[in-house]
Amino acid sequence: MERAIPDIVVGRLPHYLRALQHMSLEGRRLTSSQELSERLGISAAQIRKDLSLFGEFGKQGTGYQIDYLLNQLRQILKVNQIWDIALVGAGDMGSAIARYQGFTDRGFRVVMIFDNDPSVIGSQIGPFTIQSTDELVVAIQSADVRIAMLAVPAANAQEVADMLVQAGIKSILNYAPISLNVPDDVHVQYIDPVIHLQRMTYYLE
Amino acid sequence: MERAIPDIVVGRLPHYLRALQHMSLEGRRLTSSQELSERLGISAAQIRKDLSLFGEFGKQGTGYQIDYLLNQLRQILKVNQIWDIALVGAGDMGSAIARYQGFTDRGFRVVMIFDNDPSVIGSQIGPFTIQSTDELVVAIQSADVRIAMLAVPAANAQEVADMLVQAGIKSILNYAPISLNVPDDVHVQYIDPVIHLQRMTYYLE
DNA sequence: CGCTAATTGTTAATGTTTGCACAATCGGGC
DNA sequence: GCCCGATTGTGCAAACATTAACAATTAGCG
Repeated sequence: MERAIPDIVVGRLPHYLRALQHMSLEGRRLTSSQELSERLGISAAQIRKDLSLFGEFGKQGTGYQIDYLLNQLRQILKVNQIWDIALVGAGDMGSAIARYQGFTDRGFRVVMIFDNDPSVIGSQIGPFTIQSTDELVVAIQSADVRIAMLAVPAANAQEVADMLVQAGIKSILNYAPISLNVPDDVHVQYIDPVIHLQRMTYYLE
Repeated sequence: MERAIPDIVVGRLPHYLRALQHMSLEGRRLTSSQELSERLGISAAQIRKDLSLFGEFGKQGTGYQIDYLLNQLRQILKVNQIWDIALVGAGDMGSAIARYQGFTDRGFRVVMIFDNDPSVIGSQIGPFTIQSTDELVVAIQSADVRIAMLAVPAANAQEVADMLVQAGIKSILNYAPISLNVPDDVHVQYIDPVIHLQRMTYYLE
């Protein structure tokens, strides 16, 4: 627990959490590193080693109690709470994200939506009124939101990212197909379907 | 070129390609491993080494010719052609994907859309008529499509994946928050925004 | 109660990836 | 034509990540 946890390990924890959450919903009580291994395609030794960096959560001969491990992981990843998210961009992708039902039971909820297109500002997506990006910095600051999702065209992404940083955002999930430039204390994750597709075409004939 | 290329290297190539494509659009002619490094947050030595696995594309003292390297990478990743994609799921996310304009100039296009909801089957998204999943296997087989995007609820994802495999699909981009079980010769890539978000909350206070 | 099969946490060995550093080479300027 | 600053490709060393293997422990069963 003292030594820093490698990024690559942190990146696997959400996968463990997701698998455990499914098992818990299926009404299961116990699992093992081997079962997780089969479900996730990650070796059992690796799963045990990853978890052991944070504590001893299992029992020899028995395995892991699903609900217990689930809670431990939620605590480690700090999703034993609901994080508020600001969404920027209310186009096709932004709207789909805003309507997505899968956030709440995994620790997140969208609480504000921004766009710069006057023809959509003021309209509703579910319970939210789309606000102007002019209000973005102040709105995010006063609501003390720390996480944002960016679903604007590539051409505007850096500019919006700059505003988000100014507003105090510390984590950005970027759907625009462009690398963002942000200070060291701001984390960025990228979602670009084409990157994944191109990675797979390499292996096609 | 003889030895197998590590997966991790293949995974970086699309990022190089994307950056180069931007530079080319900006009208630039030349770049260097150092410039790419700054734009991508990947060390210059690593970029040079990755590229050197496929050939010698640069010139000492000068750097890389953007358009030349671009074409080389397109060939390596096999996106010097347009790949047809089958999209399964015409809900919020599926519709947003179907309307996304960013595929074509990066090597892909959606050519068919399926859903199992009778109330949407037959309706149009852009130029496409949504087909029943009953027709999926035959339609994909006869059109010889090799890549699919999966945007259905988690509960149906495995079942649809099985159909896709049966239809001869070799690459699946899965938007459902669940690990898929497929034969070894089928590649799967995952897009789950919550995984990325949870990875970032670890670093928040 | 003692045996068996299962399974963890951990150590040591192995394998992979990254970074450093530099010779080689290029183009431009004088 | 020669020098200088820039920049590549690469060999080697260091850092990092994964796997294998096993002692320790557990639950269940007869």
